[in-house]
Amino acid sequence: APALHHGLRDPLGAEEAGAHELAASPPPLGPPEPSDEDAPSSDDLEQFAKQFKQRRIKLGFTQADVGLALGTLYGNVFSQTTICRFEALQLSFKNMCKLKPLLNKWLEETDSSTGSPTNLDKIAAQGRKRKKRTSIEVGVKGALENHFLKCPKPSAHEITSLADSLQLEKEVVRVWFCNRRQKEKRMTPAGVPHPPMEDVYAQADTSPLHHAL
DNA sequence: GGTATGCAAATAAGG
DNA sequence: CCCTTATTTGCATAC
Repeated sequence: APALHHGLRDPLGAEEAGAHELAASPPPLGPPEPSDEDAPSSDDLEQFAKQFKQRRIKLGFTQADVGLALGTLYGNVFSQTTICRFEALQLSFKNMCKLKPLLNKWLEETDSSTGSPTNLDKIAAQGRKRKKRTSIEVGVKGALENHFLKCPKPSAHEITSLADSLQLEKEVVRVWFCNRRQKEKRMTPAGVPHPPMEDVYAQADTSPLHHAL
């Protein structure tokens, strides 16, 4: 699965500002493409995004407006963030392809001058709506972190208990641990003897391995 | 006021 | 049901 975009979440590597991201990802010709013959190229997406933004502004809508409109139009609401990222081509190739039809539809639906006869297609609504993102308080976060240190992989029962004491849904706690474990792996790619203890030698170290016992 | 962005919830897909 | 991995998505808040 060739995701295209390059590194995105770069804490300190701000490439620049402009239009660029979006590596090459040739038309995924093939199997999983039943309904709809869409095989946008990176270039297509780039052009569409640019045009979309231009028209959106001309029509007098904000990114947030569009996100909300998509919700009433298909049932899938999107945040201002997502619309923003789409326009800036900051999403993965696959993600861009998925959102393009929706935004295109909105454009036609909103801009009557395009002469769009009728729009009776559904574009396969994704069904269930995404759960609202839970905001975990710092204090609660600290408590979770604390438990994680003692036990990174609590049993279902422990999770239930913990969720109960923290007044959180069990699912939220379970997912938190899953995500926390994932984060842990990212922070510790390979052999790192001691986590964040007394960082006696915490300096630049690009080598995953150093010093053999 | 919108818009960009870091961090991380929530989700998808294979076990 | 739970896990992992990879990814999508948005809250919060800085621009």
